[in-house]
Amino acid sequence: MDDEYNIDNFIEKFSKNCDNVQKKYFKKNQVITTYIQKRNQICILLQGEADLVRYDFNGLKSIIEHYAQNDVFGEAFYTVTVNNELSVEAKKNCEVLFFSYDNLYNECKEHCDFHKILMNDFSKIMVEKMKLVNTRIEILTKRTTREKILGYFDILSTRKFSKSFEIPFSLTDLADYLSVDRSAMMREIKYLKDEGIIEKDGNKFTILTD
Amino acid sequence: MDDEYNIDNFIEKFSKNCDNVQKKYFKKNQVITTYIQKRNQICILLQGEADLVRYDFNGLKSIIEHYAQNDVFGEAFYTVTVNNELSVEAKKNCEVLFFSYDNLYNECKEHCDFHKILMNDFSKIMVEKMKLVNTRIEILTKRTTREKILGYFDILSTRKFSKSFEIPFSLTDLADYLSVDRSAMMREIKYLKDEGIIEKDGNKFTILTD
DNA sequence: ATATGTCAGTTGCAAATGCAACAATATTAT
DNA sequence: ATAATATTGTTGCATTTGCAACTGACATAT
Repeated sequence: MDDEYNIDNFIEKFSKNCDNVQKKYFKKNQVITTYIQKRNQICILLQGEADLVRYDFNGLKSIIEHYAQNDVFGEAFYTVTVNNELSVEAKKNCEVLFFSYDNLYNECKEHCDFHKILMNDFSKIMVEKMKLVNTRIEILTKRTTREKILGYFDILSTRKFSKSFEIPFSLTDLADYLSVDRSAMMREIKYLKDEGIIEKDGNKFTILTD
Repeated sequence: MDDEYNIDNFIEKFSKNCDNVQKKYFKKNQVITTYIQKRNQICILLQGEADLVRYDFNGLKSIIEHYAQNDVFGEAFYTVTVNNELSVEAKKNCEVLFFSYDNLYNECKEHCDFHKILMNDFSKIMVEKMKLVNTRIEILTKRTTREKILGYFDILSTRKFSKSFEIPFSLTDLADYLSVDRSAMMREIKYLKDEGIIEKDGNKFTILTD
């Protein structure tokens, strides 16, 4: 991760108030935004944690993405269709920056430096985000629950440079993230434990194979 | 799609040769690039069709993405790991533009206009690409083969503004793209036909429900 | 302190899925 | 024209998965 772009500097520069940017606060479980209108909205999560979730016609929930500090999301990255109910839900108290992609290439009234910086930094942020999204696809294209679990664990392990790591959300949410049934996932985790492939202690897992 | 950024103008500007950009030609079935080294490579498919494929340890193939004219891909968008063998394979004869993301924000020796244009346009391209990738995630997070098929068909239908459409690859490849077993997919397609939900004529499908 | 709600962990059962194998057709190469 | 190759279509069978339902543990609110 050491060669990744650090968004912190970018956020720092936001502090000079730009008239096209809004900062809002959300309490845990509040809905931050819903992807229903085409308004090219882009958001940056300054503080807290949130999930992008979809509810299908059965009310079945899928966690599409999980956001932590400095993650970027927004309806601008989605083709909004009728059949999808996408929304971003705060999992903790959140501080969120909103702006429109439409304004990205227009200078604001104050002629602030913000847009120049934004244009320069935006594509770097995008490349980083693309990596995350592609990682997610890697996991989802695995055919079995077992492979999805191990695929995700491998990524967490690689990120931490350690065979032991914690999952960044509850097991219930992990099932949603891997897009599998929770009980089926629990069963598979049990099998993996029984076969000596992993160890589990609450939300902390250890990969035992070389 | 009418509000989408049109890459054609961008490609047009490439014609002024920039020393950091290479154009290469590939025959059908040739490997365009393999994601094994960290070199921040970005590619634009000027002509032809190609697939980003993964072969897992069993040799099982998954089509991660399908590229048509003007699509953008490259190892820069992936976190290269040991356990993944990713490569881009030409499905037809291809003409591909290669450049490195590292050079994106440095002027080239010739001080050509290319980089300025690239910087300005790149984030727009990225937003479009992000939409495609997120669409893919939408499909993959569906729990059943039926939902994946219908989800994908719905997208194709929406893109064409028509209940009838052709899939852009073979049924074999479609199964890989949806990340399901081919025979299971064929069976499900048969059920969908039997239930009067879809009609099939070769690679052309029609959605019969309102 | 007690109630309420969320999360982890299990299990039986039915349904969906993957696997293997094969035949029929279509496409491509020689 | 013919052979070789790829694709489509199908089926039986074993395995995996999802669903529903329930218990116990834990946390939070009143």
